[in-house]
Amino acid sequence: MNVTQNLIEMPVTTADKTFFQLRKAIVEGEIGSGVKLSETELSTTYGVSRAVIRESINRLESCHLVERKANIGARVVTLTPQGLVQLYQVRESLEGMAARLAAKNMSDAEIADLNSLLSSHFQEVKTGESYYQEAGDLDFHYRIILGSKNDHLISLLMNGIYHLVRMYRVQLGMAGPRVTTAFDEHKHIVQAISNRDEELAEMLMRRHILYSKNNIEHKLIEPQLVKK
Amino acid sequence: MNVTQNLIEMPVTTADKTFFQLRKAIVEGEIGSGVKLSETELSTTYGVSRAVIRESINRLESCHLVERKANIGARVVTLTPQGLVQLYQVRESLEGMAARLAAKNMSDAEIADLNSLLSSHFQEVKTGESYYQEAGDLDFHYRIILGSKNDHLISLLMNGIYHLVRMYRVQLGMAGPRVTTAFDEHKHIVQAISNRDEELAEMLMRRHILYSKNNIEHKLIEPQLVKK
DNA sequence: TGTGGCTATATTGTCGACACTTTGTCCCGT
DNA sequence: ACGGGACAAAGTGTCGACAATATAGCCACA
Repeated sequence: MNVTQNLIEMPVTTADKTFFQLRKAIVEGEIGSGVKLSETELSTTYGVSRAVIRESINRLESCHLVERKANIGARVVTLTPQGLVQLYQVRESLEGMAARLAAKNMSDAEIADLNSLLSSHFQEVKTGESYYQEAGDLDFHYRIILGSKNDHLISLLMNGIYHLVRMYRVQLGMAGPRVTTAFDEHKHIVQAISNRDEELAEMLMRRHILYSKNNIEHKLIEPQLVKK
Repeated sequence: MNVTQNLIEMPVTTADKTFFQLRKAIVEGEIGSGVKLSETELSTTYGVSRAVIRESINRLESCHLVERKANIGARVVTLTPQGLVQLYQVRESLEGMAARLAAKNMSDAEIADLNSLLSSHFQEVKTGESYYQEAGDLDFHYRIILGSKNDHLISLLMNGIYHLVRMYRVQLGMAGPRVTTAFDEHKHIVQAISNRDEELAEMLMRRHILYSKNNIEHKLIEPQLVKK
């Protein structure tokens, strides 16, 4: 019943496989933020040629997960408060538009699915299955993004910035007291989409993401204050 | 005095050079829309190895200028009415946010520059130097995007979708009676930014891009009706 | 002792060759 | 004549080696 099942990206070539492995390692912090990616080292580690590693690194750069300089090499992006703010500004803008388009373009059946997804989340929240909350949130956002039916939007969010979003979330730890309030926000967004209210759907999504940003931001900034 | 002078991308490696050449050829229609990009053929044409071509094609894929399938090859994207609409929806969303952030983050000096740019454009519009109008419009939008001070936004727009926008513009021919009205829209946006009115700046930019989309859309759709 | 330049080393960029996949063609069988 | 399967050709994916560039360490010299 998980929408992510529909978009499992099957690796067909070894470069694909290596890319997925590397992306996972970076997003989940196995390869730390700011670390240099040595092509020769990675090629021995993963048992593939340097060409494959280079291709993978190129794709990672497309996702904005690594930064590359000519003749110098690639480094994993560093997570900073400003980076987070900027990322969520982009997310607010794009997902707001996605919600607007979803209100216009989602089929009635898709909206019904979205509603049932919401109630299943409600059960989980009530019973406190916090393990699924992260995945549930992703699932919710994915459906709306796909519901926009806008390929550029989908590509930018799914292949692009969402991995970075996950990287911030994972590496800063994303449990928290926000789950129930976030659920309410989700509910209102779905209501707006069900009513085909594009304007409201966009506005509510933007606020939802804004709140979400503030939530992570505190985790990123407060620890720095504690350090002193 | 052109802001684009600040962001001339100097090719340092041959892959850079080839990438720029290919991108230019695609955007300007020298390599037609939908055409297959044969690695071996391009490598002989441009006198470089296939590895260089592959890297270039990968980067073109990041710009959404070509689409690649594993074991099959890469094709230049096809320009369609739906693609244009979707592209401009993304642009509306991102540049709207850019205008909002520019109203917040541009320095007074940058805003003053923007105003002087506007008056120089006014001279050109008055004297009818239509040759500079396209470049002038780009220059205007570039400054606001850069003024957002948001690296993700800047990268997505400048390295990403703006080349596609130019591709649509170039290949559909973009002179037209819209220049003077577009100038007025630019003026109002700059006023909003000067007043630090984030809300208004975003709204005006979104409408400006919406109108701009409609203008191109007619050129793309009407000829198809004529064909019948 | 500090600084400048040079060499040595390591890393990235580029190349040509080989392996695998796809696709078009031809032949065979029905 | 039509469909299916083997074969051949072309193209992409991968590899190892070489070339060009940056970095680190050393030595000479002021």
